[in-house]
Amino acid sequence: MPRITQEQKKLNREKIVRAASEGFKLHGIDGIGLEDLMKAAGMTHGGFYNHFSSKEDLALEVYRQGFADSLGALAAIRKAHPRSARAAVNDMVDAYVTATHRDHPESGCPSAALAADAGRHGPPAQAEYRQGLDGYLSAITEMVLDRARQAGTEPTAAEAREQAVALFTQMVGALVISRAVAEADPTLSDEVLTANRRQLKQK
Amino acid sequence: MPRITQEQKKLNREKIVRAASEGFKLHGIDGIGLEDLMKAAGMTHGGFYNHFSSKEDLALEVYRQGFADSLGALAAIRKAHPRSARAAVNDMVDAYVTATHRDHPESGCPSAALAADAGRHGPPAQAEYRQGLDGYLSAITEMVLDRARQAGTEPTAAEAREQAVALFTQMVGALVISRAVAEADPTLSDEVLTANRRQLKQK
DNA sequence: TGTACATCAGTGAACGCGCGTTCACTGATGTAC
DNA sequence: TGTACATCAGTGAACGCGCGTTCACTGATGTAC
Repeated sequence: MPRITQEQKKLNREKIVRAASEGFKLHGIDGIGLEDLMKAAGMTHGGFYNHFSSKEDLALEVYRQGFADSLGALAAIRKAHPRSARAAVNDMVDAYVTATHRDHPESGCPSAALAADAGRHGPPAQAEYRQGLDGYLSAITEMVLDRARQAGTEPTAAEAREQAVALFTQMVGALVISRAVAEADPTLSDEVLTANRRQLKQK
Repeated sequence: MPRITQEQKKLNREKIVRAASEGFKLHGIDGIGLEDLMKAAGMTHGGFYNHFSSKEDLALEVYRQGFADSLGALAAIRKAHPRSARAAVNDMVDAYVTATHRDHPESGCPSAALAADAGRHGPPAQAEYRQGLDGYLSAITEMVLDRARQAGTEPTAAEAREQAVALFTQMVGALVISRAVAEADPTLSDEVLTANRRQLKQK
């Protein structure tokens, strides 16, 4: 049956990246094999190396593209609240620190799902992760800055950035810990989400 | 040469658990093999099954014992500040959210190093993790309660618990994210620690 | 535009390595008398 | 207390499976003329 159109090849590559993004976030990079990923992408595993030079190479691509969706969602939230950055921040928290997000790592934030893997997979993966993280932190810093200004105070850039970093850190931590006990103790898992949501919004 | 004393066997088992605790926290449960662990414990890998029925079984034991050290350290900090729970909380933050802790997962908090693994390793691992987490949260809740009382306010138990959960969550998140970029961007990694340390202590 | 040929994406089998697990063996320990 | 025997912790080789990677093959696509 093959060979295939160049355009079709590009689509196939995207399918592989999407399947890998979901699979890696669900099971960890070391937790799912190429055969399963390729099956999820609708192909047999032999063709993998027509698209990537190694599994590691695929992981880098996943980190590279991973934050795009999240950044888009953030932009949408900001656009939905053009007058109130406070409302936007609260919306972000409510969307992020949530049982739905906890229960669906495959479609969720790469930070929450792949941060631990990044730390262990060496500088190349970390460098890609860092890139996405930086964009995310910049966007949140702007929101925090706007929020302060709209509340009548004028913080320094450093102050806003510090708050943004802490805010994001706490959101990620909430998701990681709530996932760590989600099946064994749903009550505790929900408590972690609720506590963080409430604390994050009362600032 | 074997057989060995019953007491020696117990010591050997402890050596395996210690090596596994360090190895798992450094490389993840799936990131290090039994052969390397047994070598680190000073034995050959064949004898492993005299102590544990499977690698999974060993992982559960690591989760079971993992929080003991951390809880001990917490207790020591509290004892060092019998009059000021605020000072104790700040000491805890300063000890936890630190480059040293970031750079040495093997001797650090199991939450920061193994939370992601717990989420993926199913209910048994989660149940053990939950146990340790609960103890940790209880201890921090008491500290937060004391701090509020010594400041002249009397929060409800629920309020103190909520603050404690958020506090711990943020500390774990700070470590996870700072580790995720530690090698690729030390400056950003340090910034994450500093921002969270400062934000956590100004409450 | 049509034809001939080279290219190459996907297939599915195979390779090789690592890892969790098993096993026969050894000889010191523990125990029964 | 001493002796004879059973137990069993550690050794190191072997097994079997999974997984990342390679490879020969196919036939439709892309291209040269």
